[in-house]
Amino acid sequence: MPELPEVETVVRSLASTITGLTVRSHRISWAGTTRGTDPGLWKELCGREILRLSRRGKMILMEFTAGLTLLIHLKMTGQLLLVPGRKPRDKHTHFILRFAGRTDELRFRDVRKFGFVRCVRSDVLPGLREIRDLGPEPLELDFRSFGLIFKNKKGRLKSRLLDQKALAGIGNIYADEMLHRARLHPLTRAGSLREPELKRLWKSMRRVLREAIKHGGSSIRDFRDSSGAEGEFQVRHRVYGRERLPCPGCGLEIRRIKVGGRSSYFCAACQKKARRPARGRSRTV
DNA sequence: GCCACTGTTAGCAT
DNA sequence: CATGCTAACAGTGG
Repeated sequence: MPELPEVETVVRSLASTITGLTVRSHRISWAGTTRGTDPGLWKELCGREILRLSRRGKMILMEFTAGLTLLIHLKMTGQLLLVPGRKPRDKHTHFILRFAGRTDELRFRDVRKFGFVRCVRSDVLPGLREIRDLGPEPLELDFRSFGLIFKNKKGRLKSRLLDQKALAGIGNIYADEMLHRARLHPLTRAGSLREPELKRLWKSMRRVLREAIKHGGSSIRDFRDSSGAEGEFQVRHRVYGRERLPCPGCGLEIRRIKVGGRSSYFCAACQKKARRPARGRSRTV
C-alpha cells in the first residue's frame, strides 16, 4: 500500500519524533524481517544515535552514528509505529527498537511479511541494488528529463510509471490517479507520447504526489503514519478503487482492467489512447 | 469452504 | 536488453 506519498508521510512523522534518540535495545520477533543483515551489526547499533530520516523512492533510510543505517521497505502492508512500550504486541509485530530514556518504542508491523528492516554500514548503501537501481525522484525531475523516460519505450504507459528503475516511488494508486488527471489511457504505448501529453502527465504527476503528501497519503486498508493516524487522500481519489462509480470529470462509469497484472481504474471517455494523426490522408490539397 | 483479490517487486520466462 | 507473468504471504470479501 505505501507508495511515495505514504512513505514520505511516515518519514516526516518519524523524523520529528525520533531524530536524536539513542538506541537502547532491539528485538527481532520474526527473523525474516531482518533478512540481508549481518547479525553482528545489531550489537553495534546499540548506543547509536539517530542522525537523520530520509526517503528514496519507497525506501526509508534511518541513519545512525558510527556509520550505520537501517534500510526499511514497507512493501504492501508494513507499518512503522511509535507506541507506548506497555501496549501489547500483536502477532504481526516483527521488529522493535527501544530508546534511552524513553518508554515508547518503534515497532515494525507487517501482516504479509514482504517488508524488511535491514541494517547495513552506511558506506555500502550507494552500491546496494535496492538503492542503486532506483530511477530519479519524480518531484525532483525537470520536464525535459521526464520526457526521456518514455522515449522509444514499447511497453504500456502505466507499466512504465510503475517501473522503479524508470521513476522511483510511484505505485498502483498514484499511477491511476495521475493518468486520469492527465487524460491518458493506461494502455497507451509509453513511446507514443508527444510534448502535449508529456506535459499533462508531468504536471499531473507533480500535482497528485504533492497533494497526496499534503493530505498524509491514502489509507485504503492498512496504511497508518507513525502515530497510527490514517491518511486523508483516499477521499480525493478520482478513479482508484471506484469501479462502476461515476467519473468526476464526465459522469461515465469508471472501468477496471488489468495492465501488467495490476488492477487499473480509468474513465474510457476522459482517457483516450494518444492517437497519432493518420499520415497521408485527409489532405486538404 | 472456495476462489478472487490486495497498495510491491525479485526472479524467471519469453 | 526489454518486457511480461508469477510467487512470496496473510487477510478480506463474495
